Amino acid sequence: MPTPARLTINDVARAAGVSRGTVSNVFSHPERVRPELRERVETVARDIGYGGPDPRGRLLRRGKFGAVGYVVPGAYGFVNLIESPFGREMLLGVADACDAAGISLTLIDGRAAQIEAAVDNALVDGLIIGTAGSAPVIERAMRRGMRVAIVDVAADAAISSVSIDAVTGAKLAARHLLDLGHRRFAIVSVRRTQGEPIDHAPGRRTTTLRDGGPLDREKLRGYSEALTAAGLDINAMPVLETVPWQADIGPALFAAAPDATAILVMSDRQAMTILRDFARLGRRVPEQASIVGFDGVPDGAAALPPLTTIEQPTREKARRATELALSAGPAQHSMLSVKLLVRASSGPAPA
Amino acid sequence: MPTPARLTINDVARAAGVSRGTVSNVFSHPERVRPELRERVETVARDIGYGGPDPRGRLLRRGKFGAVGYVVPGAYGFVNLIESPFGREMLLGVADACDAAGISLTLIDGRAAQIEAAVDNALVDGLIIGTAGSAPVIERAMRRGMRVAIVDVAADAAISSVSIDAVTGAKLAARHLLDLGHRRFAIVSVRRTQGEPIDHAPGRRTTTLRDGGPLDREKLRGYSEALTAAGLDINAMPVLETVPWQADIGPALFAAAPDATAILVMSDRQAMTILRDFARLGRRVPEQASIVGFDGVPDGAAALPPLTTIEQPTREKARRATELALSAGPAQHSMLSVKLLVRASSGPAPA
DNA sequence: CCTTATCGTTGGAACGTTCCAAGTTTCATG
DNA sequence: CATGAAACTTGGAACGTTCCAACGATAAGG
Repeated sequence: MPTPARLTINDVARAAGVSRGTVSNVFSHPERVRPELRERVETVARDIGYGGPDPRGRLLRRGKFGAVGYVVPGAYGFVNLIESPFGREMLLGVADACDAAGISLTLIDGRAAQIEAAVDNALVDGLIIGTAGSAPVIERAMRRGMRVAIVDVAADAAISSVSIDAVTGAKLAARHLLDLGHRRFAIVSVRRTQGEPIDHAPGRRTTTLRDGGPLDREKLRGYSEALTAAGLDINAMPVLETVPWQADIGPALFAAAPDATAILVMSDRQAMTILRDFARLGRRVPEQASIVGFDGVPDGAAALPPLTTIEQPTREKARRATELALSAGPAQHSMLSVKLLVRASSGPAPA
Repeated sequence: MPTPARLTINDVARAAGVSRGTVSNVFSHPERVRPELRERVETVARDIGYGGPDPRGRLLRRGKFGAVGYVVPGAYGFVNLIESPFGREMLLGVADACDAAGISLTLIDGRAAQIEAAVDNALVDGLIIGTAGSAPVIERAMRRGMRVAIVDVAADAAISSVSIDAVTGAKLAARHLLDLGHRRFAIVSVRRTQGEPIDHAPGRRTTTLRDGGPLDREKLRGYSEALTAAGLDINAMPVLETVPWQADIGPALFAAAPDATAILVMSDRQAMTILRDFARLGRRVPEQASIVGFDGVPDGAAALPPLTTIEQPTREKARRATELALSAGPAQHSMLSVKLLVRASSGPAPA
């Protein structure tokens, strides 16, 4: 038989000989209905094939969607979100928080051409914005009356945000290597302009950071302050700019800074790429060069050698962002602290 | 100033001195409104701070959500979804299809205790079900009038499905190794009962497949048929049962089948774990043992050595499932074909 | 100037639900 | 058996939009 024109709460009410309101209560506030009647209504509903209240009607009346959107904007978008272990941790944290709150999670693809329309039509109460660069998205969301929570970007005071203390983290990393006796540093940074190659020029010295990741500036500042305090000048150090998905950082780095014994980076991802590259190049870590990562992704523990890194509470950050994107009330800002996690990729400076 | 009680299309209509219907048209069918009037209404809307039609009202009237849900049910759930490269490919494929169709994507966590409530309240037109084992979910979804598309599971004829020709794939893999002269096989299968350890017993011979992955039975059948056709008996071969996230397959496999030169598995993931384990054990691939994977995940190309595998069109499968979950009309079933991808993990049988 | 066709605009009627004030029943109590 | 309180049920009124039949204006053709 053909689909029998969608059943509504009214059909059930008629069939069971009760009022619309009662049927609604049976499904949405069972405790308000006498058990005996409730059971009768439930039976009738099952018999005629009614599967419970349609979210459409409920939505309009109740006002709440019971969902948050997770926007991954910017040039890297979706692939990066789940390709990078960091992105994965974020998503998992968000999913956890959603599950705990009993709401659903809508992914909004930042690559999408129709990103603005997507935000306009998104069936969500709040938006979690994963990385920088989406002013129009934020504006539209606010206009719609959504809560917005931004991750890792210092935003408008009116918009909730969660971030980490990247400056302190970077200092921790640099000091750790300084304490181990290192004096010859190299720094790997991220250049976010798509398609540009690594700068291989060996003699290049630069601190110019173009289109960096949201916290790259803070990290660089932390490195700079710690190194300066130790009497070193970051401006005299080799700084290698890469794109985030770049594979051959290691060779380029070695070419640019063959004598560096201490390597500071912007992410675990970079650090692990370098670890792999160095292994291939026969450059031993930590005997010849020490590396400290940044993020504390799970894979770091399984790297060869296991990665010393600055661990940030990624899941906690995601959870917190989700809560903010869900909560009413004034905007809140939190900054989570990070800690040094010493593993095997860092060791004493070679004599 | 406090939030000024949500603005509606009515407020705009009043402020602009036109009817509700006209304002609706301005936003949803601009071509129906005289340009001059349209512009006036748009200006007024902007001035009073109206940000476009609320999806709630639209939804009720229009009926369509413009969204699909991607359910990841079963024991492994969300973590597995994005942790495994295969799961990632699926998600990416679904996301692509959604983007192309201009709809949004809701993730439904199969781990969730309230999975049924989640399905009941999901604001989606259709559901993509990623793996087996969710009869109640399917039933609820159908009841709600959602389209359902199942991936990799032969389901009810009334429910659309997308699958791959796993039997042929498995035969291809086995024949490839047979053609290379191999005669001593070992098979790694998946046991899906959570928490159970690998069976280390060296002499164990079994083909019992408990709670296998959706296509594991087909793969095993394909292996069996190809091997039988070559005069070998799969029942006499060592079959190692593992759990999907098991790390130490390699040692267990070597213990169970030290003389096997050809290894057949259920997934690339397993194959790559074995590759890593064998490297650690000093067992050379393909000189001492050949391995053929199954799935064709991108990471396989970067493995050491690059993995010979049965490549399935994962993204295409995801895309197709998404389309089915979106399309009206009778249920459809497709089976996509796979192909052998020869790389470096397979070679001639040792003399 | 009237007719007719065309293009724009209007306002009533849904869409399926939940809320809520008011009405009805039930039940313990005096 | 009357009373009052508590428990339960009812039906009208939203919620914000889009649809659609009908109406009004405008322009072209006679």
